[in-house]
Amino acid sequence: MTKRTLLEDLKARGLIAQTTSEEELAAHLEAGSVTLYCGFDPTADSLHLGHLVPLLMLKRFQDYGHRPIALVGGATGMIGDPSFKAQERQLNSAEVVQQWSDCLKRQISQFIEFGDDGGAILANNYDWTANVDVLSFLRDIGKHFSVNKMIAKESVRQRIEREGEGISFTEFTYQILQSYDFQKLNELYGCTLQIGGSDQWGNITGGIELVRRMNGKSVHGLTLPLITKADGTKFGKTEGGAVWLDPKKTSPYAFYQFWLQTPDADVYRFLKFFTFLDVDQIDEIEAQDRARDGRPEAQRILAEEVTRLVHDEEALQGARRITEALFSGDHSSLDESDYAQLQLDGLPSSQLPSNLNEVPLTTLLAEAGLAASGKQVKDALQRGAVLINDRECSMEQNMSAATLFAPESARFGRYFLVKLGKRKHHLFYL
RNA sequence: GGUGAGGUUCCCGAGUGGCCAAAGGGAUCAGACUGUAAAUCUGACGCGCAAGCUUCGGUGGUUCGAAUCCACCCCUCACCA
Repeated sequence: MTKRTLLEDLKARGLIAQTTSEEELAAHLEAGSVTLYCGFDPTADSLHLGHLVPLLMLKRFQDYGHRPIALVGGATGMIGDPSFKAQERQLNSAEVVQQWSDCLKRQISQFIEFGDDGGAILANNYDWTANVDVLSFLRDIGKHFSVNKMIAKESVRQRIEREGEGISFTEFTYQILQSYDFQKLNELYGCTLQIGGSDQWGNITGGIELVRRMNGKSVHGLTLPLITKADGTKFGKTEGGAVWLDPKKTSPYAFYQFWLQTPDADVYRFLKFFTFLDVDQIDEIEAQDRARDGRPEAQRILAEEVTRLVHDEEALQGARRITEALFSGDHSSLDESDYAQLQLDGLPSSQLPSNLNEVPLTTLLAEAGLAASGKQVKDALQRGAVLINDRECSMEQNMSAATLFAPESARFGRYFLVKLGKRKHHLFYL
């Protein structure tokens, strides 16, 4: 069969929320290599799963011969995007934003091929925004914006209309800055397309209009759908908060586990959103899962694909090794070097303190991160949900940590695998 | 600057002198059932193994006793200037 065009593929994946005139955009993309951009504001020291779809989107374009620009919002990050945010945001200091910008830069470079000739471009809007003086800003840029239109945008209207909330001039100005980015990138690199989350539509159209007014060019916009879960809860969150792309913040093992736990109702959609597997291939996986009883394969495939994409093959294998060891139900097959490997692969682990007879089990396990508080450990203990080297513990043993973790019952003289609940594991060593 | 409405435990939101560690919902965690899924049911949900300790924007005060009353302050919002 003939290969789909980029837009056809994106559509088949459900990756398009809105576009400016679809025919014009299609024609534009067919006519040759297009330079496009997507912005990422530094709101933390790492990107998280919410950024993954746009990031992969840049790569999808690159795979089809287009040239992506990843824009780090060193300037816009200082202001804060009000779009569909219920509340005014806390401003971060310049140093922090700068530092975070650098973090994002490093991360983004891992995803897209950057290079001198025709390769992707990494830009920072701080470069052209920081030195614009107020008067120039107001006269040269501000003059092109109608406050009437700015207020009418859905993304800020809610804030303005909502009882008990408001919007500062600072945040209100955000859309002008983002529009200016598009104008600047059009001027500097001939960028003719901006992509972003569906919440960015207002900011993108603002930019399109500014480019037309200032540069006399007709440019395009495309937004991606908000990733939702079938049960209505927020995508990309776990007990510990956001799932980060930085392996130091979310280990590849935790990352792999996150995807493995994807509900059936979401998994095929997610395969389309988060992997580069062909749409037909994904439909095939779904058909096979349906035909078979029991557990679907899709989660495993999804977890493997995304972990490999965000981390690498080695990290994926590590995550798989841990998963295999912990969830196969049989720890006795692990040899001594396997335990050391589990630690290296990123299984949470910690050294047992020397004053074990003074420390309640609740405190010990809570501090290891197996639960948020001692109370929760208590609850788990009372329900028989705590296993130390496969042996169940009770609340009565709470003060007998020294006995439970006695050297003679350690595996290979030093390891204790502690399990709390069905899927939380921690390796203690002497 | 004026007037009005507010600031409650992760979020929403009740609570207007003792019965309040504070209703209800959401989120989260654990158990049962399963497939490390969903749905459902059960339990937990400020901290502490416990005795107990610390909360209701802040600081003082009234009271035997305050999230609740008073004073001042800080912050948010709306309308007006």
